[in-house]
Amino acid sequence: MAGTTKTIGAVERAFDIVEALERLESAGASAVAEELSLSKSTAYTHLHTLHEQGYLHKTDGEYRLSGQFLRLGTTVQQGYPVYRHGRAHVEELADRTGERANLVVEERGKGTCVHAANASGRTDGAMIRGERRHMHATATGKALLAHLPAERVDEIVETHGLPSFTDHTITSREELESELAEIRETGIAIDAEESIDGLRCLAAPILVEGTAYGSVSVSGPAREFADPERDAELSEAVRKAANVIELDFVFE
Amino acid sequence: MAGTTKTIGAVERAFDIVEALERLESAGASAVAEELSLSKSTAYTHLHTLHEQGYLHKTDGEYRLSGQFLRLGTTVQQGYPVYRHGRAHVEELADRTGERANLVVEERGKGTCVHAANASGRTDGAMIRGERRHMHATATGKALLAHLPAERVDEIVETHGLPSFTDHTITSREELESELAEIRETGIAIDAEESIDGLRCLAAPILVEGTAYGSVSVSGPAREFADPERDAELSEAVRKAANVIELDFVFE
DNA sequence: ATACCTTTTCATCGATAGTGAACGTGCTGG
DNA sequence: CCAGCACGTTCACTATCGATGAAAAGGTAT
Repeated sequence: MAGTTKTIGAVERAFDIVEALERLESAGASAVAEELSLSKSTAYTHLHTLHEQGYLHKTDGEYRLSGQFLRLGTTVQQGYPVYRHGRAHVEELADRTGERANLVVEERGKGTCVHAANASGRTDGAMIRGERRHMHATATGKALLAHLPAERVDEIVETHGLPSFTDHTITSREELESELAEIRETGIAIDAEESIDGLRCLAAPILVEGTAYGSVSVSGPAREFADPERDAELSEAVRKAANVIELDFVFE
Repeated sequence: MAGTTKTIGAVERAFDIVEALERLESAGASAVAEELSLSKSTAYTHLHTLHEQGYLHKTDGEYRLSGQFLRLGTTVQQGYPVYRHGRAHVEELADRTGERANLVVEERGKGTCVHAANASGRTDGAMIRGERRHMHATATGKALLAHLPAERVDEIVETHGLPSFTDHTITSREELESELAEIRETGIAIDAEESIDGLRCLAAPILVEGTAYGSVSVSGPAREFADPERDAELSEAVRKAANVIELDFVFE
């Protein structure tokens, strides 16, 4: 099980460099070598290779990730069925509520943000496209977990554990189970400052024939959601959006 | 100039596989090996490596590009100054005109789409995020070429040539020069079905202190733009959008 | 002109990426 | 129900090729 098979070092290094460039924004061979403790010539050959392949471009002698990654990302995004069916509805949700709205799928045991729409322009703490977060600590993640097969949930918890991010993060298996049961009843998953202090999030699963294809959410400052009426209003909006997306799936 | 330096084969192969997966949507080791004429075990080891790195995920025994590419793409997008300053204005342009609006930068001698907004939902022929097109055959490309240093234009034409895509594509250097001069005068670049039959596009450069940071455009079916009044109206809207973005740059 | 950066090139050597054959498994069709 | 097929996966082997340090080539500021 523990994937002992050989991996290709050069490829790992190449992606390490890509990630280093993501962090550094732009850098030359020396800076990359420094950042990753590689020999200057190794860094150079890798950068040269990636450049020739079109994945980097050079400005003022420094390398940057090129639009090829944007193209790949766009293709990936459009490959998610939930994106094709949900995109417009998520944007509408954001407009209607005036809050940040997200569309999330499960991938490799984590919640991956497939689309994000913000009416307010605020982005503090909210997920950005492609970002992965632990499922047990997010509303969207819990909405998905609540409708995944039990064995898959086991697997996910085993792989990623239940790390704590704030004082409110769920850290025990029992607590998680009872919360998932509640989510199945109410149809709404709540992240009450469990992943980030001050951030509240409400999510609903997108269920088609019993399978969870993703989840939708709105999120914003916990203070603003404090009012129970506002909370109920937003819950309803989220549930409704999920429902509309489900219908979109059916009338493919 | 001709980059004779050694490149790393394993890395090239890895990206070939990524691109193959982009085309195939999802595939197993055998399918990838077939597609790229690799030995099954080589394809397997590469897929395994990319999977371990988190760049692929497995569903029903088939590999797919993962959200990591979406994350990288998002980072790249947000790294373009023109995106940060122009995003909102491009969306407004699309809303106001009811047409598709694009934001483009020059990268490696081609026009790379940094953001695309469509009010209509139509996407036929329009650029998608990250897509690269020849500059001489697109309105956005020509708007940029018109304000690039002459030597850079030479370089670009030398590297990529002036390939023809429709009956209206510019294919001679002189024709291009005179058109660029006209663009500098009018402030508007026109793609009259030069890259794709039936597609018309109007673009304006985003100039800050004489440097072209990118270009904005609207595009749609050539028929709809036929009316000279509509054309003038759209030209004005595009020019105005470019101007607003330029101002956004200045008041950073 | 000098010193100190950088990027780029080169020859060398040991690790490793690619290979084909073999194993295990799940499916399909006879 | 079994045979056969195709797939993913593993393995041992070896030529290849990626990593390396040193040094050349280019650039900039002192």
